[in-house]
Amino acid sequence: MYIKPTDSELEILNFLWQAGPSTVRAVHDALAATKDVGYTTTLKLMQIMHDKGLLYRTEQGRSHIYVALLGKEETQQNLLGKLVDTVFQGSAAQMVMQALGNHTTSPEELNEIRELLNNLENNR
Amino acid sequence: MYIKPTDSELEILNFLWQAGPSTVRAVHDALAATKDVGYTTTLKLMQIMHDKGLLYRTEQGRSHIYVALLGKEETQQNLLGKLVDTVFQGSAAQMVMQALGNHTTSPEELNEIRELLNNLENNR
DNA sequence: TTGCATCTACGATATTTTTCGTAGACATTT
DNA sequence: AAATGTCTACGAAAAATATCGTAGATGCAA
Repeated sequence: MYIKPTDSELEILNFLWQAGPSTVRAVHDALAATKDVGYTTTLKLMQIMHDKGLLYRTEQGRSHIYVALLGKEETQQNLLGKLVDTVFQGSAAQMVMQALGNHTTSPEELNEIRELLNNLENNR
Repeated sequence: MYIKPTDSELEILNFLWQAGPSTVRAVHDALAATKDVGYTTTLKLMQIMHDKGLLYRTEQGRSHIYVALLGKEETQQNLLGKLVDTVFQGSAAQMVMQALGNHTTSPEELNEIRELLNNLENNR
C-alpha cells in the first residue's frame, strides 16, 4: 500500500528531489531558511522516514547521506490522484479547469498544455 | 487565515456539498456505507468542525441540521493551490500535464479543456 | 408508564505527527 | 590533553486527529 507522506515529509522530499543525495545538515539548512525549526527535529523526521522506507541512507564518515526512495513524478501522481478522487469526484477535467481558471497560468504554459492535448488525441 | 480541513473533515464536507443541509445521522449513514466508523465518531467530528467554524448548525427538534460554511469551489481552489505550491513548485501547468498524461481522461473531457484554453486566451 | 431507540454532550483514550532536549561518539582547534 | 563543535540515537513531550464509551434527555411504541 502506498503511504502518503505528511506535509513535513514532503518538504524534505522536495529538497532531496531537487538537490539529490544530501546530509541532514544540508536538508536542515534549507528548511531552516524558510521556517523556524530545530536541527534535531529535521534529523528525527529523516530517521523516521528512513524507518518507514521513504528514504535510503548510507554512511559517510560520521554522518549519513540520504536519498529519496519515492520518485517525484510517482509521488506527484499519487497525491494528485488522491486529491482528484476526494475533492473533485474523480474528474481530472474538473480539477484542471479549476486550476487553469485561476489565472495564474501564463500564455506560454497554456500553449504547452494545448500541445499536450493534441499529442494525447493523436495517440488514441 | 485559511484552515485546511483534515481528510475526515473533507469526507463530511463532500457529503454536505452534495446533499445540502443534513443531520449527523444522514452524514454518518453515508460515511458508514464506505468505511467502518462509529456514530459518535462522526458526531464528534461534526461538533469539532462546528467549533472550528467549518459548519453552521441549527436545531431541529431533538437533533441538529448542519451546513457547510466553506464553499466547495473555494475549498477545491485552496487545496489545489496548496498542492501546486508544495508538490509542483507552483507550476499549475506542470500539474495539469501530470494529470492529463495519466490517461484517465476521456476525449470529451479533453475537448472541454481545449475550449477552456481558447476562452482563457481570448480574454486577455 | 415502562421500555426501547435515538439524540447530544462530554470525557477519555488511541494514533499520528511534530518538536526538541540530552547523551554519547568522534573530529577539530587551541 | 582539554575544550569546542557537530554528528547520531533515543526518549519524551506536545500538538493535532480520530475513535468511541457512557450518561442524560427526549420521543415513541407497546
